[in-house]
Amino acid sequence: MVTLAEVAQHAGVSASTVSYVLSGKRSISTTTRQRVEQSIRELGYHPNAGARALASSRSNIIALMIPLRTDMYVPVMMEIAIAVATTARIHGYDVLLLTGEEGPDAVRRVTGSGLADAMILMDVELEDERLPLLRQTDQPSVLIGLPASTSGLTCVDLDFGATGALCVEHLAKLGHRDIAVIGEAPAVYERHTGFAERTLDGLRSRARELGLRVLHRPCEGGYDAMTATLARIFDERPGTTGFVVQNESAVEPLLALLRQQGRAVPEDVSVVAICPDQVAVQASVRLTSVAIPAQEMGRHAVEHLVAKLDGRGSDEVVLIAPELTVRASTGPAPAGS
Amino acid sequence: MVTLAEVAQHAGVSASTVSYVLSGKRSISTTTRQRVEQSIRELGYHPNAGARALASSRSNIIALMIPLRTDMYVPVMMEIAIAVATTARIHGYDVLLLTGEEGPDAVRRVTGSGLADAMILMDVELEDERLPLLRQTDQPSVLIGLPASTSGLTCVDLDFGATGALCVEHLAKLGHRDIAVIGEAPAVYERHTGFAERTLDGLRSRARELGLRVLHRPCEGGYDAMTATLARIFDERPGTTGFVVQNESAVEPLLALLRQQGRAVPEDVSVVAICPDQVAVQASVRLTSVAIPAQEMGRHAVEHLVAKLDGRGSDEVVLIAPELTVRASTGPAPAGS
DNA sequence: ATTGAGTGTCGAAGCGCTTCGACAACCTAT
DNA sequence: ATAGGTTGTCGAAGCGCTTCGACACTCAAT
Repeated sequence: MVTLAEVAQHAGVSASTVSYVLSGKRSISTTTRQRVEQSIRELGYHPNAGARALASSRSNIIALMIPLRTDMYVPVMMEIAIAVATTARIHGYDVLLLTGEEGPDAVRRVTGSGLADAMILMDVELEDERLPLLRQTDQPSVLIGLPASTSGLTCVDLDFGATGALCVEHLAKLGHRDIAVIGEAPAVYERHTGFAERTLDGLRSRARELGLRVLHRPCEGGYDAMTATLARIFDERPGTTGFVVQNESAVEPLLALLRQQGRAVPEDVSVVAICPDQVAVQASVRLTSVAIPAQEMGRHAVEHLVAKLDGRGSDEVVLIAPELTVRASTGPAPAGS
Repeated sequence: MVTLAEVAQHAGVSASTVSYVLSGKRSISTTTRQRVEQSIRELGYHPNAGARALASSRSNIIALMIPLRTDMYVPVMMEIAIAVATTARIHGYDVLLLTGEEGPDAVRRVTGSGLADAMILMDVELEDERLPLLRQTDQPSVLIGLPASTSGLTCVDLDFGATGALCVEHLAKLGHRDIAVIGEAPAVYERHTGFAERTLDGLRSRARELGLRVLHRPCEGGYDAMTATLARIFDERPGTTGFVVQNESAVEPLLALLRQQGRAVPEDVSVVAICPDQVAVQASVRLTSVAIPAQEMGRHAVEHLVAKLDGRGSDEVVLIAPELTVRASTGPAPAGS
């Protein structure tokens, strides 16, 4: 293993000079710098991460806590994780992958050991037990998702309230009066992951303003669950012509069942999905949808963190404005409805 | 930040004693150990990761390189990543998430800087440019996937050759004579990710032995691509009654199109999928499938690595035997075929 | 010529831990 | 009683880096 000292010797300068060339924290003459850089290249030098962390009390690592569950939004999680990793590298950070399994202990361990300089938490629950720890540590952190109280925290999320409102507005504009919302699995609501509830709230209050009727049904993914859910919906509200779906694994079953029942999309019923674009365009009907901006969220989170680590930036809640893309699954409400 | 020295003082022992209590590398009397452990708890001590890494030249971190692409097998990747993280924690390691983006440089950086003690590489290509580096470093590594030459490397993968054979055997036993294979996107074959080709080889050679005819067609996911692919297949081989699908995002389109064409599954045609169980059970027809043992692969990889880091274990190729689960998508070939 | 402010470089201390050799203290076998 | 082996603890060195203060030098302004 090549050390800084060896580079220094090879370049005929002192160790501190090499260090300053590397960090740029003091000015170095062009000739010296070039000589040092040349030596670094020739010897294939890489600074030792541990030594650097010890001396500077900076690990240049960002911890990312992902949920252990794979019951929902897997591609979204993955996309966020990749965006985080990519953005972090741009800023000179690496990413440590933690699963939710350890819970609050992971937060203690990471902050206590100086393993990471900052953390990103995904899948935050409304009353998350990790939050008190984050508030009392001085290590910067960003949540992806919104807890009940955001005081003293930085959060990034899609504005799910506005998303719900946007979906219902689109349907209202097309003349639909009876809307069914097919939501996440009941477990997601019970767990009090905020986004599902916020979507619903935003959707309901806008629907009230517009005079629409809304029926909400949580739904496990898959065909069997969807069959039951759909039957209940049409049973209770036969006049339903608009659907909002917030559950990736319910999208395709819904389309298949509607087709099977002889209800054409978008002629008889319209469907708006809240899902990644990839899902929307690969579905059997190209779906009008509000995209979940996974990449943007990941990138935002890292950039906030880096700003905080550089002494810039402050606590704030960033809600990304939803964008609805009209595709082939929505159209005017049928005349007689 | 509490340091080891403070713990030592609090417990009335020397720093080295505390260190030995922590590592267990020398015997410590029960009374001393308990006193030290008590102090650790009271002070909320966590060893500093950087200092530890510097002194021991062990970071207790395993690097995981995941592909940047999200064009295939996302849930599988995620499941592997989570299994890796979970298993690693059990053995006292953390996981550093690297994206393929940096390519070979990431390998150099990580091994050079001592950031990680070992690496796991996913999505290995047949002639992967990272392999020479892995061979010449003395840092342990495990590949998930199989390159062209495995000499000097440790690999874990599903036995895709046997998987292909198993699928075709199952269909043969049910009396199917004309088999169509719907594969990954052409890009996957061009990239020379080995698994797709190995599946095909295993499938073809077993089909030859059994006297079956095989038609292979790569396929992008989605409905449009599937429509074209399926048309070509029935055009070329109208008597096709058995399908093997190795492409998650082609599964549902295939089922929908078959249904639409009035071909019943499994009465008229049988479908075997190579996909995660979750996809198989959530499809519109519960699919007979060979599961991709993501968890097992992740766990295996980490345990191999840990064994190597402990001086046990050696280079070897572990091929996990495929298991076919019969569900509702396969049945006897129709009489007249 | 003399001061003062920059500029570029160096030496040394120290970050918090591991680990090696040393050394008491004790026990057992002679 | 004494040598020899165990067992438990300590002190000190050192891992490879960052960073602070010091210092020599140059250059403009007086």
